[in-house]
Amino acid sequence: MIGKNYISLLRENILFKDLEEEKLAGFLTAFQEEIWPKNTCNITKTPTLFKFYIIAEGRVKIYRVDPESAREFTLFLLKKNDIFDVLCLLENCEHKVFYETLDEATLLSVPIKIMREWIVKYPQINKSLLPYMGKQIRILEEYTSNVVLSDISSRLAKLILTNINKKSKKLELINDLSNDELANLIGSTRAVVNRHLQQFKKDGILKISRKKVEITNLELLLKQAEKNHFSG
Amino acid sequence: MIGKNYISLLRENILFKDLEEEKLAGFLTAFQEEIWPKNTCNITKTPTLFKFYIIAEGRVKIYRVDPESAREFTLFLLKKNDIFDVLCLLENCEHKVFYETLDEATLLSVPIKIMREWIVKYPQINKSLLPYMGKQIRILEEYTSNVVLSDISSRLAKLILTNINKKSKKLELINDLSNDELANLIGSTRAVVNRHLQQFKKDGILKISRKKVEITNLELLLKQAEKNHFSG
DNA sequence: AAACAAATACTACGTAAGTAGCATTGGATC
DNA sequence: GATCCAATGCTACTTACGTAGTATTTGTTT
Repeated sequence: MIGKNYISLLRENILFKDLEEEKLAGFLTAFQEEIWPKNTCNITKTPTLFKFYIIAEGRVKIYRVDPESAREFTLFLLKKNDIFDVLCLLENCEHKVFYETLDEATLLSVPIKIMREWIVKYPQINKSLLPYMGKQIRILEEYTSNVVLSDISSRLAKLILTNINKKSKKLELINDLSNDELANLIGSTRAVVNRHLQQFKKDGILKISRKKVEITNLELLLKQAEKNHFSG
Repeated sequence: MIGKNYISLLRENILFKDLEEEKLAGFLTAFQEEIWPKNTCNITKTPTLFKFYIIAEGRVKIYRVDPESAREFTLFLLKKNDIFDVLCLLENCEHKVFYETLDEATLLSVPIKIMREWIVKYPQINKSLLPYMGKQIRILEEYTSNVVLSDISSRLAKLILTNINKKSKKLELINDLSNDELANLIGSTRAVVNRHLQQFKKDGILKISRKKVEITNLELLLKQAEKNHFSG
């Protein structure tokens, strides 16, 4: 059982938002609060085969690693109210990915068995899963599309653009990541990302300081996102 | 209304398989049979915004095109009993992809509005959509993973390997595709794919004739799939 | 303030993959 | 069987990317 202050979290969660207030309180009794320190990896933690997680705070990356080259790339960058792992939830087989916290993260966990019972019992949850998965498919299609059709500088520009908060006009979610993590997000390597960041800086597109990116010329950034050596 | 011979098709369809026989017959009255000639593209056809399709025969590729470079790449290669477009079904917004038949194809179409009503009315359909989408997510994750972490020869080898029928040991689904279409499937170009196919031939891995690939040494092909210049 | 580690910056180099252009082949069509 | 077109095969060239190695910066710890 965990604190009632998490009800407002569930109320905004894509899976639970359509359920009545009393039900939500009931659900909370099954959840457990877990604090994962920064850089906690799922290899050393209870695997997602047995627990289903909701992120209450912090960021978690879902990533793959090529065992030979040790190169890593990030499939999803999860934030508050994101959930994992849906694939393990649906099928009892392993999902060949790793999880790692980028910050100290607060997670709500529930035994995956119970979560499965809920899906059967509450059609709303089942129904809500569809648009969630649809969104993931769209993200992955876009990701693949970019990796195949766009060069690194274009992908880097797009990555930055999609993480600009429309209201504040500031870079969010990825603004404090190292060059290494940025590279993982676009399927490249640290050195190459840095090379392009330096070029962006020279071009007056952005300012960089340690683990910090600030856009100074949005228009040029947009152009950079479209520019592509594959095209004429 | 279409022929009753399609009942057996629905009985094997991932979305309809759990429904009673009488219901299936009822469903069929809403379907329309459409014959799409080879290379029919959805741009010239009724868009997927209004109809939902089941493939009865033939292959359909879902692909994207980079408008500038005109480079194309295939996201999914659909075959008998595959369905499209699930994303349009879930959300009323456009799915930024194209469809094109690789053979003359027979499709069953139903107005997307009716399909949506069925989803609400029959929870089995709703429930069946989840594993279907889960599978798509897995495919896309693997796709992205390969494009980022593996070189072309490795991707080409993997593409061939995943399309070998386990029983007949023969190449299926993609065995009669042009180098161009093979390139689209791994995110590359005709000339490069051909270059690697020639090398595979030299290495005694396979025999090639026009629009035909035959594996002669499976073991070497497996090695080729693992070999990767990104790794040490 | 000194020491340290981590992140970033920069240079140099090798190479797979993309592109262009053309030759050759094979299967259809007339 | 002559013609035609699309698919394949091949050569030559360019380049963005990845890697390696090292220098420099920056922020934190002692």
